[in-house]
Amino acid sequence: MEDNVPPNRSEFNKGPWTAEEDRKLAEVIAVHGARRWKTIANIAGLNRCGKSCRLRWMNYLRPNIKRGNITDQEEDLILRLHKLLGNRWSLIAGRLPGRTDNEIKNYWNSHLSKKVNQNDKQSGASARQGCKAQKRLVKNAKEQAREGNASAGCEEPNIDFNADEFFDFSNEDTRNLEWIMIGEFDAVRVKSVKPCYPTMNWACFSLKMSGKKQPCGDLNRAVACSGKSL
DNA sequence: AACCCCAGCAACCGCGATAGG
DNA sequence: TCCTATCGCGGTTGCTGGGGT
Repeated sequence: MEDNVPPNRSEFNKGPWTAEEDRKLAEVIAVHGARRWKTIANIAGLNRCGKSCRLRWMNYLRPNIKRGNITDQEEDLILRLHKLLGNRWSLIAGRLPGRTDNEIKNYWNSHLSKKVNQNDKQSGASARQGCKAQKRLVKNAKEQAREGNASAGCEEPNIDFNADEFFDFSNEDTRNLEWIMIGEFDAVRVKSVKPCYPTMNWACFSLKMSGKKQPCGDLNRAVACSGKSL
């Protein structure tokens, strides 16, 4: 239906979706699948742009969307992941089954950012605490490596989470990994091993050495192995 | 009752990445 | 290789409802 002349951008419906629009969209997606959003919008007879249809589906109509309050466990996970990944909402959402990136982003902006700021003020930490925590973690690991103690089980006393407890290396084929830079340390990358993996046991840290991606057990070890100076 | 303020959330916008012709 | 369409992400906007004055 791409040959239909689409309405001008300004002629598209905007604003909240009606139940009727939701129904039409869901029906077309059930038949044609959730792709080619522009086509879906046309087939459904929705005077909406494809982008709007996709957003509505992804954030509201998609099956297995979990509505309702974020649990304490989920909140804790969001805080930890945000500390590590920053505003990578889609990555964070990928670790919270049923939650959307938009929902997590909103939750962060309306709840957690304030909470974090309050904690920062109370502890005297700067707004760059998360970055500093990463730095401390790396620095500590390097010190341990220098001392010949670069094992994976070393605790970092200055940060509020234990990397070994939080990140458990799994035997993932590294060729399948998605490599993501963490902060300023280009030798350290993190991979979301399995989308929507239902537990916290989801990530592995790895490092890139001589162009070859090699898995390491955890962040401490990854950095210790990297030999990169800060 | 009327008004204002603010929190929460759905939706929009712009941009970069990717796919396909 | 280039160009266009499409997708996906993150930032931002604006609407709505609740609470306070």
